[in-house]
Amino acid sequence: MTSENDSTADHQRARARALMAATAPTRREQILKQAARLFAERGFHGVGVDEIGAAVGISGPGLYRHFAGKDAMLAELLVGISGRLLAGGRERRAAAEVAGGGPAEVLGSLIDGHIDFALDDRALITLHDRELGQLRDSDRKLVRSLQRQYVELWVEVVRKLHPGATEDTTRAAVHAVFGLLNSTPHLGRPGALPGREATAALLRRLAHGALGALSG
Amino acid sequence: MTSENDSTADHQRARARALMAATAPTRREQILKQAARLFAERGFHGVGVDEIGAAVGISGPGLYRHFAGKDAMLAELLVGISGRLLAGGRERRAAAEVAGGGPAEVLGSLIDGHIDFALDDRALITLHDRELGQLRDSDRKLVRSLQRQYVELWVEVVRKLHPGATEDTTRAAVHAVFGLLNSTPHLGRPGALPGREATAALLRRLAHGALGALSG
DNA sequence: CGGCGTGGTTAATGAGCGTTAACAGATCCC
DNA sequence: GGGATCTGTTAACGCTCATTAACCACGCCG
Repeated sequence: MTSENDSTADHQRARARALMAATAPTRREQILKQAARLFAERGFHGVGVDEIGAAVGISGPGLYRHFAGKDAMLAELLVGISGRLLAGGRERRAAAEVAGGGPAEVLGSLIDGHIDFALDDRALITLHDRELGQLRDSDRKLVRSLQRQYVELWVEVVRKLHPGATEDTTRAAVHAVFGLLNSTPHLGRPGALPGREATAALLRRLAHGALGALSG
Repeated sequence: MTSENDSTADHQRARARALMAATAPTRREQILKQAARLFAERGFHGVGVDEIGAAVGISGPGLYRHFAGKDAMLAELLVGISGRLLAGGRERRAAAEVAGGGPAEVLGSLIDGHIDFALDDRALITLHDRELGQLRDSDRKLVRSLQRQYVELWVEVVRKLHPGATEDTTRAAVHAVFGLLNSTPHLGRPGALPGREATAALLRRLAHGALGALSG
C-alpha cells in the first residue's frame, strides 16, 4: 500500500529470462496466473490470500515477499491486460498500414487481435470490467486511461469506414462489439464450442456483421 | 439464512397494490432498488448493510425486518431479473406469433424486449453476471435454470432463421449478442449517447447485423 | 568462515462487517 | 385501555481475513 513496488528486481529477471529459451515461470508469474484464475472464478473479495498462496504451493503471508498486498496483484493484472491490449492494437494497426492496408484491413486485424485475446485470456477478460472498482484511485485512473486509448484506436478506424455515423454513435458501437467479443467467458467451460478456430471464425463474422450494419 | 423467507406477506401486499393506481413504493421495494444500485456500483462485498440502510433512511440492522440477510436481497434481485427476462421473452414470442409473425418478427420482438430491459435496468444487467457466484447453491441453480431457458428461447427462434448453423454455434452467437446488448452499462453514465431512442435503434441494428451474418 | 539477501514459516494483531439481542414507539383492534 | 404486531433503534458478539512480527534455512560471495 505504501511503497512503490518491490517488483522491479523480479521484473528485470523475468524479462531477461524471456529472451532465452522457455524456462520455468517465475514465482511472481505463477502467483499472478493463479490469482487471475481465482479472482475470475469467485471475485476479488471472494478469495483469500491463503488460497492464492496454496495455489502456488506456499502458504498465506508468503505472498508478501512478492507483492505489496492483495490489491497490488489485482492492480498489476488489470494494468497488464489493458496495456497489452492497447500495445497489441497499436502494433496491429501499424503492421496493417505498412502492409498497405486500408481501414478495412486495419479493422479486420484489430478484430482478430481482440478475438485472440478473448480466447486466450478468458480470466483476464472477466476481471477486466468486473473488478475495476476495487483498485486504488491512481491505478483505476491508469487502467481507465489505457482502456480509453484502446477504444479511441478502434473509433478512429471505424469512423473512416463509416463516416456517416456520429462519433458518439461510433463509440457506442465499438463498446457493443467489445461486449460481443468478450462474451467468451459465458460459453460453457471446456468446449461446448466446436473448437477454438471455429469460435474465432464465428466471432469474427458476428463482429463484422454488427459493424457492417453501422452505415447499412 | 435459516428460514424460508419472511417475504411472503410483503409480496402479497405489494402485488395487491400493484393492481391499483401507482402508490408510494414499499419499504421492501425501496431497499431492493437501492441495493441493486449499490451492488452494481461497488460489488456485493463492497457495500455494507449500513450503507444500504442509510440509502433508504433506516440504519443498519433495520433491514433484517424485511430480509433474512444480505444474501437474500441479492438472491431476490437476481431471481427477479432472470424471471422477468424469461417471462417477457415468452410473452413477446406468444404475442408475435398470434399476430401472425414468423421467426423474423419473433426475433425482432425478442431483441426489442431485451434492449428495453438493458436500457431501463442497467444496474440489474450488471449484477446479472457479475454476482451470480455469491448466491447459495439452490438460488444459483434457479437463476442458471431461468437463464438457460431464456437462452434456449432465443436459440429456437434463431435456428429457424438460420438452419445452416450448428446448435452450439447458434447458442454461442446468441450469447455473443447478449454481450452486445448488455454493453449499455459501459457507456458513460448520463448520456454520451444521443438519447434513449437513438441508442435503442443503434443496438437494434447492430444485433440484427450480427445475427444476420450467421448464415451470410 | 561469516554475513547477508532471499523466500519461506507460524503466530499474533486488528479492523471490518454481518448478524443477533434487547429494547422502544406506533398503530390497530378487541 | 392494553396486549399484539410492525418497524425501528443502539449495543454487543463473533468471525473472517489482510497484514505484520518474529523467526529460520539456504545459497552466494568476499
